[in-house]
Order: sequence, then structure tokens, then C-alpha cells
Amino acid sequence: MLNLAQVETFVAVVEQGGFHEAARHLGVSQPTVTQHIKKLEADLVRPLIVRAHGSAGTTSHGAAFLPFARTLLRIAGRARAALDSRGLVIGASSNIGVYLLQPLVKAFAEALPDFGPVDLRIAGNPDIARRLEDSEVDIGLMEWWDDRPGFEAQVWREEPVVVIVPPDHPWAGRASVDKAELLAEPLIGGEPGTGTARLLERELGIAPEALKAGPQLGSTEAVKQAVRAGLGVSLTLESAVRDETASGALHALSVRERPLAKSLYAILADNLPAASPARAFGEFLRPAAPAGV
Amino acid sequence: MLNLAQVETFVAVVEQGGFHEAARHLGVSQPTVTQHIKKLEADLVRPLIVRAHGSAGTTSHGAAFLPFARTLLRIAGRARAALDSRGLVIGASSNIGVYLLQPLVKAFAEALPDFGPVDLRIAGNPDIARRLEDSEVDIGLMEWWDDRPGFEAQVWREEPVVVIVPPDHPWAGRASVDKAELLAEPLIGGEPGTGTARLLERELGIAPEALKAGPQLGSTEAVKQAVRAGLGVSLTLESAVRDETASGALHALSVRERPLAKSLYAILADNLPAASPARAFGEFLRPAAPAGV
DNA sequence: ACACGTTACGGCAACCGTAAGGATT
DNA sequence: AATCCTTACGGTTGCCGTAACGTGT
Repeated sequence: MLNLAQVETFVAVVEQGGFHEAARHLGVSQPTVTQHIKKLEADLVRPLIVRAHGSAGTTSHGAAFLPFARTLLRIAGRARAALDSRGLVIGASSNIGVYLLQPLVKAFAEALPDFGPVDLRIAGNPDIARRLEDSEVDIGLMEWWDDRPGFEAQVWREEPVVVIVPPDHPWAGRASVDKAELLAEPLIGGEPGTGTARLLERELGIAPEALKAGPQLGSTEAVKQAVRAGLGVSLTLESAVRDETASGALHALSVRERPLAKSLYAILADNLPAASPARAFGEFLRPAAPAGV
Repeated sequence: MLNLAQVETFVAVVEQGGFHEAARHLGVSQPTVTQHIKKLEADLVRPLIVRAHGSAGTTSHGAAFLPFARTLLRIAGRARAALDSRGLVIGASSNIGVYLLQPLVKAFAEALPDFGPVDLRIAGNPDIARRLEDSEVDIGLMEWWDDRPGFEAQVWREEPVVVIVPPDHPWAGRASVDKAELLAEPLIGGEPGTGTARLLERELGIAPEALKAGPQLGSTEAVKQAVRAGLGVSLTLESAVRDETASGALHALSVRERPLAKSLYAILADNLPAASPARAFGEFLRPAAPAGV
């Protein structure tokens, strides 16, 4: 099989008109150029270059080979460019993508531009999982992970989860509520697959059936509006409601028995090359600020 | 730079749907396939293949790379084919090409068809020398050689040279003439650059000026016709007049002082790869029948 | 147990750079 | 002498096959 490095050297010799210039142009030593040409000629079993003092030209075989050589290099370059231009595709679940990740994506793209453009795709958690399986995204930032094989998960953050109520709610002046109070209020559900139900069950021992379920809405934004409208209370990532708590549009409380926090995971296929953009982004996330910022 | 062997393995894995089948198809061991894919993924810094039990598929990166991979292999194959189809170009001086070489060319093409088609180009000796310099021919069969650098010469044959006279010539019944007799007859010249004058000077000590020169014709065929027409005698390769001496159209004599013979040379560029068609033909010529056949 | 792919390892060749050696101008 | 290419050589790396090892069916 042809060696493209040798082919590149051949083209350089022809274009630069000499071994010495070709070596300089390619950034290799000059004997390497000699060797490349010799190897290529041996491989093709044809002389390609006529060595004359001061001017290296092609033989008739070399002339016949030259257009193929240029084409091969062009295609190889395009292949690499096509992959590079795809850049890094990050998949993030809605809350993470909307409220947490965007500044980090920007910082990564600026700090390590060599990995090419960064594309952030926001979708529901189950959809991100599917896209990981299908290699549609290179790294997934999710609110749960089920340790399915073929992937490695790292806990990215432990993000606080708070109860939100409208400003005119009886709890509005308090810092926390207890489990019993929570069970008595209609609990508005947000996006499915975010693991909130699992969190309640694991941390507070609340079975899904025990809840007084309010409307099940599809997005965190919808939940916020519902809570403000007085349809019930809800649980969200603290970072998702920071603007509203600051402005007083919503009031956030912790749970007295146990401050809730949700683990956010970064998921990568476990066969990624060490220097891949996805791994680089995973490493970039590691020194992220501790939970709660 | 991309490694085309790895690219070929990648395509094989995709087409065969598995590492095992790809290895069998390529004729390599299965771990080699693993290694090729890993190296290629590391090189492109993207995962290309999704390893699943029973079915290997591409990642999105792999799918993007696949058409480039196929194109690269196709171009590489075409480049090789383009060079192979050029085959071997043999340059031969007129006498050699017309009277001696054709059966050998046929035998070579049949004995070693792997070297591709064989093209025989017949021209004058100086033109063959020029074509060798310009790499327009891969091997030259000539009647002289001046040991210019960059080429290797091997003596192919010592081919007898005879004096030819018409059947009604006074010498027609004899087997030889001597130098003095030769000098007295008009000597018809053939194709320039065949080294006949050099031969006379070296072997018989005849200076060019001492000759009673007849017309200088451009080709051996013209010389034969001139001799038959009685314009003079001439010197030719014995093999060039075998038909005519057999039919009685011409009579051939040797020179008494010293039987004349001309060295025929095979000339190759000295930088040819060992397995090149030109070298193969050169080797093919070596065991040729001894001079005089 | 079987089928598939990966890891480990050892031998061999490829590759590259430095240094020295022609050859030509 | 200067330029250009080739040869020689050693250290490193790449490459491939055999064998042993996971892993999922």
C-alpha cells in the first residue's frame, strides 16, 4: 500500500525542484527525502525522479504518477478537514444545557480552539442517552446515568436541588420545609427523565405513589410559570431558578431532613482516543467550581 | 499522514461487518485489524467504529470518513494501475529492433506477463540515447555506448558483421576479402551512429578518410537495395542480411584479417529499482544465445 | 461453550536523524 | 570551495503474529 508521507515528499521534490528544498519545505532531514523517494520508487517499481545537478525533474513515470499523488494528498487533507470541521458535539440535558453549560462551552472553545467548533445540543435526558449510543454526540452531560456498558461516567457536579414556591405562598418566608409538608402540597412535575423522582425516593424515602402529583409539564420553564401561577410547588436545580429567586419571582427552600443534591454526570464512550475533543472537554470540566456556585 | 493500510482495514471492517471477517478478507491476523482501527482512530482523534457483538458499524465520524476512505483507496489503486499499464518501454536501434529483438520481446511478454504490456520503439542510436536520458524508454538496446554517467551498460551480444556484395560481384564466390580489397571498393554507408566507422578503425585500423565512401544512406534496408543495385559494397550485421544471403539476393563475406563483430549493448538507468520491468528485461537478455545465432 | 474483540509480548522491519562520502559546478 | 544528493549507521518506533485474556450471547 502506498505511503502517503512518501507521496507527499515526491510532490514536494517536484514542486520545489530539489531534494534539499523539499526537505526544508517538509521540515525533515534531507536524507529522509532521499529515502522517501527511493522507497516510493521501489514500491511502484518505477523510477520517478531524475536527479540532475541543480534541478530534479520527473521521469515519464513520475509525470504519470504526479496527478494521482496530488489527488491523494488533497483527498487525505479533505478527509481530515471534514472530520475536524465536525468538531466536538456536546449533548446536554435541558437544565444543564440551559442553565449551567453555556459559559463552560464558550470557555472551552476559547481555551482550546484546536479541537474545532463546538456544538451544543440540548435535549431530554433519555434522548441524550440515545444520541450517545448512536455516536451522534461525543459527550453527554446528564442528570442521571445507568452505567450501561461501553461508556465511562464521571460525576461532574453535585448540584443543589431546591423546593420552589410562589412569593405569596405560606412557605415563602421560610428557609426549609420538611418531608411531611412536601407530601401535602401538589408537586408539579418537570421534564421526564431528570431523575427527580429517583432522588426523592433515595434521599427522602418518598415512593412515587405517595406524592400528591400536580401537572406533569415538559420543561423547567413551564414548571416555573406554573409555580408562579400558584398551581403547586416543585423541585428544581437551584441554578435553574437563580434569576427568579434573586428577583423575588420565586422563593426557594431546602428540605430540612436532608439537603437535596443531584449528581450531574459527564458521559463518554469508553473507546475514545486519549486526545479526542470529547475527552479534552471531560478533563476541562473536572476542575469546575464545586457544587453550589 | 494517513496510513492507507489502516484506511483499507477500516473500509474492510465496515464492508465485512466485523473485525474477524475483515482480517480474513485482508489476509492479516485479527489483532492487526484491532490495531489498525485503533491507530486510525488515534490518528484522526475520532472514534470510527462502534464495536457491538456480532455487528460492527461506524460512528457518525466513521460515516463521515468512509467516502473519503473509499476514494483514497480507489485513487491509490488507479495510480498503480496507471503506472503498470505503461508497462515496459524498450528502445532499440533500427537493426536491433528490426532484425534481432522482436522474438525476444514476444518471449519476454509471454514469460513474464506481470510486468505489463511491452512497447518496442525503434529509432536511430543517437535518438535512443536521448530517449534514455529523458526516461522516455526504460531500456535501450544499442550498437554503441559511451559510458555516460547515470546509466549501466551490459554487453548483450557480440554480433558478427559481414561485407555484403551483390550476387554478380567478383567477390561473390569467395568467403572473405582482405582489408586492402575493401578499401578499393566504394563502401555504402548506412544509418549514422551505428558505430561501423569506429569498428573499422578499431579492428582494422582504417581511418575514416581512407575509405572510398559510397552514398550514405539512412537505413539498412536502403543499403541492401543499393548493394543489390551495384552501387557498391557495405558492412552490415550478419543477422540483418540473413534472408538475402539465404535467398541468394546478396552474398556475405568475412574480413580475412579479423572477423568483425559489433558489441550490442543493453543500457539502463542505474537507479532503477531491482524489480523493475527494465531490469527484468535486462536479465532476460543475459542468457541469450551466443553471438552468431 | 462460543464468538468476538482486546491486551500482552517479542521479533523484525521501517523510519529518521547525524555524520561522512562522492560528484558536479 | 560550494552545492547537492547518497551512503552508512544507530536508536527509536511501528508493525505484525502468537498467545492469553475479557465479555456478552
